[in-house]
Amino acid sequence: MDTKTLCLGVISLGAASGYEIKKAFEEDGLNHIYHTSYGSIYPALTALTKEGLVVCSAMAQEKRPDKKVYTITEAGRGALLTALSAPPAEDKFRSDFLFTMFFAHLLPPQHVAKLLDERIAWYEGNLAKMESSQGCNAFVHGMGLAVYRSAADYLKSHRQEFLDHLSSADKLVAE
Amino acid sequence: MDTKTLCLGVISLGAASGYEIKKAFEEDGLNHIYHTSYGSIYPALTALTKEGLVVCSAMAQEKRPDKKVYTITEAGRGALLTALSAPPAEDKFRSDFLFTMFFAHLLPPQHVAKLLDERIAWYEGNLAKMESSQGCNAFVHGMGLAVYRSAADYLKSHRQEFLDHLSSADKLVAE
DNA sequence: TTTCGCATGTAAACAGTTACATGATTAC
DNA sequence: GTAATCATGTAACTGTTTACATGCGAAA
Repeated sequence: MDTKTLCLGVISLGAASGYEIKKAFEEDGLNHIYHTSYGSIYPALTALTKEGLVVCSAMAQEKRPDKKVYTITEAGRGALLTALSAPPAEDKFRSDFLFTMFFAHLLPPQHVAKLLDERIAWYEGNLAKMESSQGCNAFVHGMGLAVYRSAADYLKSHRQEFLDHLSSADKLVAE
Repeated sequence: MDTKTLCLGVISLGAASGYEIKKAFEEDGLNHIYHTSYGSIYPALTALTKEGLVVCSAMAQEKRPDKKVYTITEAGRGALLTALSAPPAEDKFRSDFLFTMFFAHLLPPQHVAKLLDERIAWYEGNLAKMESSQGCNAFVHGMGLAVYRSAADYLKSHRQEFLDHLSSADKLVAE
């Protein structure tokens, strides 16, 4: 899915500006699905407008840059449906944290402990946020919650065991 | 983490060729952490060699292209340690599947059902593979298992509810 | 006989992030 | 006064994927 399709999807839920699309990717339950930046959103909106998939109406604002609100067209709805009907590409996941844990035996155990604690705190912070705001798609929102919860639970319940294991391996090397 | 660091990590576990590094990212419990392709691995190995972080020994093979086996140097171990000590970047996740589910209300329910079933089958296939082969890091491997299991369980237990919800919403629109 | 696995590598195309550029308002 | 929010956009840089190029051996 390219940024154009992502923007088209958000706009299909209601007219929005580039700024609001970015916010949707940070807040509206889309944050654990995809990431984007202004550098890809604004050019995508320009391209969508040229292709006639959205129309742009500039809203003049006092003492602010004009807010450009994009509305989906019929052609846009068709293009979105086509994009959504294609077989979805494989999920792409990349985690520096997990990669680092894979090589935890090379690091000082107290550094690993810090990374684990930070990660647990991150999950718990995110879970709290997600639990308070039900996203606009309960199924997807629920899946995000379920996965994050299991990740947090796993880390909490295996943290000590893992650290113990690292220390004992360390000792063996020292001997 | 750039591809150079990823390769350095794999080589630190034992001398390997570019081909074997790719396999490690597909099989050895690294597959749910990072993805790479030959197009990024081979140039990374060339760069690592130039920087003196690995050394390359060509193994002549009969009726095959020479196999180039890379071994990590002391400088390489130092560089890996430095890279692993840096604060890990945020996880990056992108899922066409979840994005499509977010807009499932636009699709025919039987198409959504097919996508859900395919996804459940994908998780179960992966889980079976992962359960049979314990990766070389039990902690990371266990985390992958836990997360995949919770995703599969969520999909299985909410599949029908979600489809029912889509159909009933459809009916309301039709009326 | 066709596909899969082994085995390396380059170049072009594509995509995405970051930094830059600008600037007022509001809440702390 | 300082940070955050609102608001848009470009350009350079970085990184990744895909296609191309080559080719044998073994298994299905």
